[in-house]
Amino acid sequence: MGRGKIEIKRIENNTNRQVTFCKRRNGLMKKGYELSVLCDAEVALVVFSNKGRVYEYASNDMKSTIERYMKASADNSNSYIVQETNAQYYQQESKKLQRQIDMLQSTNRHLMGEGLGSLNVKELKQMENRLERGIARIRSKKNEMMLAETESRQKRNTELEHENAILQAKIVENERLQQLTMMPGQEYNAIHAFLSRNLLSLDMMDTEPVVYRPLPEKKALYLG
Amino acid sequence: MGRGKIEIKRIENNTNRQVTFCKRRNGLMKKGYELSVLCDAEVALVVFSNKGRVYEYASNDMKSTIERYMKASADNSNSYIVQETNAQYYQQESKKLQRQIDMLQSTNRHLMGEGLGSLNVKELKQMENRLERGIARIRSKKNEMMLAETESRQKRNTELEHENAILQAKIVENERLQQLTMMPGQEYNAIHAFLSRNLLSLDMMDTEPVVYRPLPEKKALYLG
DNA sequence: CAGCCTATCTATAAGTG
DNA sequence: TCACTTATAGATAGGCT
Repeated sequence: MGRGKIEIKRIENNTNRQVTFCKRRNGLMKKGYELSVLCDAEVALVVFSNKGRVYEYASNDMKSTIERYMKASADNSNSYIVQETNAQYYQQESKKLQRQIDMLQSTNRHLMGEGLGSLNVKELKQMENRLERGIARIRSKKNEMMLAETESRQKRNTELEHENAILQAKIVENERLQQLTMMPGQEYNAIHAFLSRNLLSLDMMDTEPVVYRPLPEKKALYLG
Repeated sequence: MGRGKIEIKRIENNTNRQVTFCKRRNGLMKKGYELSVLCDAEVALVVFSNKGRVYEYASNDMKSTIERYMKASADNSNSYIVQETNAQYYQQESKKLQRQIDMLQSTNRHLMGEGLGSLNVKELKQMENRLERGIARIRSKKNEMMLAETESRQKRNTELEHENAILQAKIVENERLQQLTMMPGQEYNAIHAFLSRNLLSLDMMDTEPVVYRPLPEKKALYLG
């Protein structure tokens, strides 16, 4: 249909392609319109130019035709239906969860002794019993934990005392050895002074419970 | 384009319409295809026959073209986008609510003295305090309600006792009147028997606290 | 580039088997 | 209902302004 026959393949000449696009697009739309009128059909037609512009024709309403198409071509996996279903599902789910939250909050408030207006005596007794059981369990757990902590502390104390005794014994032994070994001048004096400082530190520690401090204790004894 | 020119309006002849629909539909699709190839365009085309059958052509993929169209014609109010957004919104909402539920359930279980493993002594003490406050409030509410109930029962008792006394007095009065009035044969005997039954009932009621039963008390007294 | 022209090509209405 | 034919209306390629 034109001065010459053309092959159906991409028109390389940019201008020609543009012109042909415009002409044929209009032709297509006209044909769509004629089909819809002549044959009482619902026609929808979408064209994107290669530059991304949209052109459309719809005999009825594009959105509703697309929805009808989506529902008709129910090849499940259909993202439209899926999303519609999803939305509904999550909406219901949200409502359900919200109700659950309301109930839990109500229970919580009741357990905290608030919002009791709606309860009768029997329910109040029930709550009281539950709370008593709860408080008993909590107290038991608390006591258990406190006892465990005390015991562990006790054990640590014993360990530290033992360690302390050993260290003190070592120091006394060292001192004894140093005094027995005769050393000349400066070197002797230095070591003597060092040991004196250590003794002084140990004396201080007898009046001050340094051993209860966190680790490392060796540092606390000025030996490392 | 045919043997004769036709007006663009619905073809009334059923067969003709059917044939024309078939021919023109194919023509439309061919034109769509040619446009997409010649001009490097993305074409999608949906036709519903008046009997509801779907025919479609898409140069690329119908679903993706429709999505592209939906997103391009972002005249908001667009149900597709809205539903997509909705689904996402409610999904997030559900997650949030679920987290809230988990927290509340955890708190609840703690309040009931369960699942205490994760709590330290300080938190346990806190829980204990909260529960003590809760239990105090519940007990106070319970006592208040029980007191109110007792009082209302007391009041009702007084009323019933009063009513009882009045009714008894009435009976005594009736009996006195009946004995004073001389009545012949059968009739007298019938009434006498009736009154005796009443007296018996009343005697029984003196040992049994019928007055504390629920209403109606008149029936209980065999008077109505 | 947007219209317009027109020779030519296509689509198709109507008819036939 | 389909397949094929054919005359003709309609679409449009290429050229011109």
